Amino acid sequence: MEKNNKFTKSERLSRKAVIDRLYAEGRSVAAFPLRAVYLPLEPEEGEPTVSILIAVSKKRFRHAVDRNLVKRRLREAYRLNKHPFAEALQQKGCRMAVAILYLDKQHHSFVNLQARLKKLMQAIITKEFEQ
RNA sequence: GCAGUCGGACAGUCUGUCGCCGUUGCCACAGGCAAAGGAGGAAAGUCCGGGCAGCACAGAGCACUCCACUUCCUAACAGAAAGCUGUUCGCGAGGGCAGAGUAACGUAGAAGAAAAUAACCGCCCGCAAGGGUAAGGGUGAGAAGGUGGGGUAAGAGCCCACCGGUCGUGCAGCGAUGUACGAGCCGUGCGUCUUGGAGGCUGCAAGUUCGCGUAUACCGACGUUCGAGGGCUGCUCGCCCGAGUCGGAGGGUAGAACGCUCCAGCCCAAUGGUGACAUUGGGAGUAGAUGAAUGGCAGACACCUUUUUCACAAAAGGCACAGAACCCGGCUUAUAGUCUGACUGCUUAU
Repeated sequence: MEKNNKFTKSERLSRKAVIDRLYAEGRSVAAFPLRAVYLPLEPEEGEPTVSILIAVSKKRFRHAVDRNLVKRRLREAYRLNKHPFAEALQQKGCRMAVAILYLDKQHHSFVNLQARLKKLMQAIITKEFEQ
């Protein structure tokens, strides 16, 4: 399977019902300044392996410009590093909805965010499948 | 040249790489490829005014809310333009603030003798009782128009001159007002009030269509050949369908499409106007996301600041405010810096 680094609309989480369930029933893992809330789902034909949601609180960044920058960096970091995570889930035959939350009140560099995100995704797999 | 006032324009540029969003074209089911395009002057605050949408609505009046110098612009405005009056800051160019009316009533107030037909002290007349007096005193935002002179027992618009205000007339102006002459002798703020003007309510999560889905359980109104309601239609007549329809309440969905971007819009020119702006002619026109795209990373250049240097230059740091959510016109607030027009003051040279 050839890798591509695309990140289309279908991979984003946008169904309200799923989001409500995710926040209500999901488990969480943290790697400061990030926190992930995730929820395993039943495999379904035509649906992507991972549905992702990136959120930055208005309390932490008052201006929309700052929130956009953080979201864009995180989205980019996920786009470039999603394959190991998706493949691991595929091997287990599992779908998952994940919300990535940003916890700090300050900006972090892209390089730093990328490293923390990798760690975060690894932690999800460890917690879910190796217990 | 330096300092300043009032405007106007712009608000980094380029390259590489990996991506996102809708549009169009091609391959042509899913999907892929290509092309051109993809945040602002404030996109912000949501403070005004419209368009648009739904609901409500015979007409008129009352109440309520908002606005208030004049003329003018506009779709409209609490906005803009050109002016007027007062006041205030600045040497000046200019800037700030205030501006309908006052007949009646209320109010001010722990000040002061007194807040409106004023006498506490003072001054004058008088033996006294008492009377005259608003020039002086202190209070207050405001004390019976101000200053000077005459006058008087002492005083006072009591009289006179000038000044401020008010009213009348003439002149100038569309007007607010200005000005000349004359008259007369003039208290302040706020509220109620008076006059004139404007105003239905809710907002694109409006609203329309499709899909999914439950239960029509319950209540009310009208009705089944004496026919509710619907269709054809701008309306009436007429024809057709016809056993349910409408409202409340409850339950269920919250997915998709439309609305959704081409316009009271923008740019240029001419004409009219002091101007806001209007008219005419010409031109260019793809952001439309929706748990929300318009970017991430790397590099180069430009710009600014500091340090070093005679200088060329080098190093380090910085590079604003800020992100569309139906669309316009304003207002307000934030903003590194660059360019530019008109004008003012100072200085130098001619």
